[in-house]
Amino acid sequence: MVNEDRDGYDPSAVERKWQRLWEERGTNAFTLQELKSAKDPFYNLMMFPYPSAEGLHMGNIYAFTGADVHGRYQRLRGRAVFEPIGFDAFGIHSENFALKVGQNPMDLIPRNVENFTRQLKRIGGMFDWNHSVDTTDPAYYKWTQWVFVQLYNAGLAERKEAPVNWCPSCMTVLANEQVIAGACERCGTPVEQRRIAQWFFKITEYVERLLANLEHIDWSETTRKAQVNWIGRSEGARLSFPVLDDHGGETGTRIDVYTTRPDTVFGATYMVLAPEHPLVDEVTHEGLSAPVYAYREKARAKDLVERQKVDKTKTGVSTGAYCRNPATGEPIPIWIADYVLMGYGTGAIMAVPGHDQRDFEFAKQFDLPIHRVVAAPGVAADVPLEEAYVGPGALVNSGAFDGTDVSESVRVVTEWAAENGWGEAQVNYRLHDWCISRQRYWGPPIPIIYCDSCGPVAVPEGDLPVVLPRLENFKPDESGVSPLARLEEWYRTKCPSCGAQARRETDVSDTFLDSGWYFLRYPSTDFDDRPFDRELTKKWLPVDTYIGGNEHAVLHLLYSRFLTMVLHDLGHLDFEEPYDVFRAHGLIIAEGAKMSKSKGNVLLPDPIIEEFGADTLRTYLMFMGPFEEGGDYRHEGIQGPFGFLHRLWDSVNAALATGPDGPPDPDVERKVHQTIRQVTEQVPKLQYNTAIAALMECLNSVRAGGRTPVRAEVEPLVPLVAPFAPHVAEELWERLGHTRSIFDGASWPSFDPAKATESSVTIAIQVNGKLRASIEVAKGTTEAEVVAAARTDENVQRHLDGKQERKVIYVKERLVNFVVG
RNA sequence: GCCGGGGUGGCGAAACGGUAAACGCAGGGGACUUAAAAUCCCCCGGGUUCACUCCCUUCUGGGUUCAAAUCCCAGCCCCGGCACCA
Repeated sequence: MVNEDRDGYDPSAVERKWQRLWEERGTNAFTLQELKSAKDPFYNLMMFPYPSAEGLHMGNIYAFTGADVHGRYQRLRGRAVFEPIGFDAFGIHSENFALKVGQNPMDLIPRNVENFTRQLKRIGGMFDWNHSVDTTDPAYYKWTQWVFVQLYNAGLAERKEAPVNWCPSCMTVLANEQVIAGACERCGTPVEQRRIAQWFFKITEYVERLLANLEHIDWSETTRKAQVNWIGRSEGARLSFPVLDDHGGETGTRIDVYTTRPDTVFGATYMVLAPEHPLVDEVTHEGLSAPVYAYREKARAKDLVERQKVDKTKTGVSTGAYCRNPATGEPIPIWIADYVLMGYGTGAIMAVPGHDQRDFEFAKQFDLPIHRVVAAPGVAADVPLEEAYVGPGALVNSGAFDGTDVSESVRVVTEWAAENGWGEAQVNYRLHDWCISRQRYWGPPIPIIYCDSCGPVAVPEGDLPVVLPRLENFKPDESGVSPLARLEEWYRTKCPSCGAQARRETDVSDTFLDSGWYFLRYPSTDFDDRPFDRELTKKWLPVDTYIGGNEHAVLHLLYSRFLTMVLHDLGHLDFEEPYDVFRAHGLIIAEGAKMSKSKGNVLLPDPIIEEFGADTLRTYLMFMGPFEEGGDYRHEGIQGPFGFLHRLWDSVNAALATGPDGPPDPDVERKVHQTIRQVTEQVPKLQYNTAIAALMECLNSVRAGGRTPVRAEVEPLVPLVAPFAPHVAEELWERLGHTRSIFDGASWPSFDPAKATESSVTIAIQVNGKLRASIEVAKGTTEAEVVAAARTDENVQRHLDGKQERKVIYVKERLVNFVVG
């Protein structure tokens, strides 16, 4: 190891020293009074981790370092930066791990939190440990339950029986956002549909606002787009089809469908209900026929992964019943097929095989009629279709609407349907209400009491928290009921409103409710009588910058926006968007491959910090590639930043050792000022990799030829490096004679434009766009002089020789281009 | 299929429409040293040449422009999200 030289840079000694001093001096922690009186507050937030038993992984460290660099930069600029961290410690992940190792999460989690805290301190984050949160602490989840009660009282929390996603491995229901391509996001098991009574938050009531605000909030584009896609707004119409009896008369029942192409209704040759559709029983009025019954049972048993495979052959069964196409007046058969999903639209479609590929395939499969009702220009109305046609054109075979261009046909046909009472324009969304019930143990109990006479009653605020009891057998089961239902002495209680015997809700809430409001809690952790203090919230929120992973684009980031809007509407907050700026960081991979346990290429931070120090690790992570795009961790590459910090250390110490300070070399001084300018521009934009490259370049100039720098040449570099390598910067700052922390007192250097200006510039000389020479001229040389000088170049002359000069392009301080022909 | 983001040396990557490859890793050569480490200097896309030079090179093919990695059109490939969404 190279750290043994007595005067040399010893990262672990420097880091231990400063981590201890920061803690002792409270450098990074606010007191309540400081939070209240802070001038120029800056709330720097990063996504809090869940404390796994494995400890922090490199992805966490990458994200936290990038966010910490941002916070430290703002602080070096003189802002009062609040940078809290906490633990998202409830949830299935922690619980599953506890089950695996056969311990109680109540014992396990504190140990994991302790380990995480140690690791977080070790990487040198500027965390305010006075204001940490742990979602499993009753003092925290008391207010999570309070949030639930606010929504309940506002009519935004509703218990209803609905088809929900059931993970047979996790043995709990999941929100739609937690189902990835039909499988549980946690364990990958295909989810099943179950009908159980669950608590839902009515996020769909906020859908238009959630969507509209996305237009103007300053977020990473990828995240913004992911939310837009997830919300999935589409415009179309709801059309109503009367069901017919055996004699062709109307039964009075109507089947509503949602379609984005109401203009193709003349081509609707059959109708399809989802197998779960409530009208399936009714339309097969003779009672469920055997084939219908069998098909429905089969579809129900199928998991969503299997069912949603696009490439499989379509299946379905005819009900034998008919309804009337309201446009043509013709009877059309009603089918059941699992390609229609109960969870979207009305769970029923009008099938237009001529102009929808899925309907086309189904019609071919079951020999149903295919009618063309749209024709491209120049295509006759009777040309048969080989596949569904969805392109431009005009309506055909559509009665009075023949010839209507598709650009206006949706509107025209919808109006006609509305006039005749069988349709209306409708907007539809993919977003569903947020199912927050979980039939598991490790979460905050939902604060509801069921009373036979009063129904569900919210636990009064004074009775919160409803404490999660210690439960030795917390293993979930198939029943769809939480393990808490095994603890009778816990769930038996009195009705808060009438005092009768009553029963607590035994489900716990989704972890995403814990994390949906945590940023509101951080500044107010000094208060135990309110979730968030009005004055502090006004001062510190909304969050100035939020940095985190895009994997939460439609989970946490959507839910927290929703909850913030609700709390705003209920008068608790005076803003409705929680984060002024959100930036998604990239993903890091190792040696060109995704890190995974099975590949055995998971990087552990501790040994790397041991060998090179946290400063080097931080600097390297930020140097690997653009922070918002991620990077490839190559073990050999860490040598670059490691050597850089060593050379910085040597240079500052050498400058200090030479005694009286001389004047800076003019060329070096210019480079230093150019570097200050570049780093100041790039760091706030999270362009860390190029900022570090500029610092390296600058240090190379400072040390060129092995010269000994003077203090004025190296001192400004120390704060520029400080966001990346805070410990070594703090140590060098102290050695430079400063008595305050580098992070106090706005240490960031300012650049002098005059000193950053070059006295001469290099001009590229092109002939016909090809580089033929480059010349050095004094700044301020006129165009005529530059062009004249360019002409005298031997190589340029050779290329101009004998050719006719047509034009000369001159770009100030950049190039001359002779166009010859 | 739809929506994002990408494709540049051996590798990680730079580059307001204006000298492609900054910075770093790896590699080669040299200085200092008894030696090693550290440090400093030089070379480092391909071809051509003794050299000067010249030609080629930013996924492919077209286009705009005095000038394109960058802008436009068409296509291919990789990564991420959504997906029988009607």
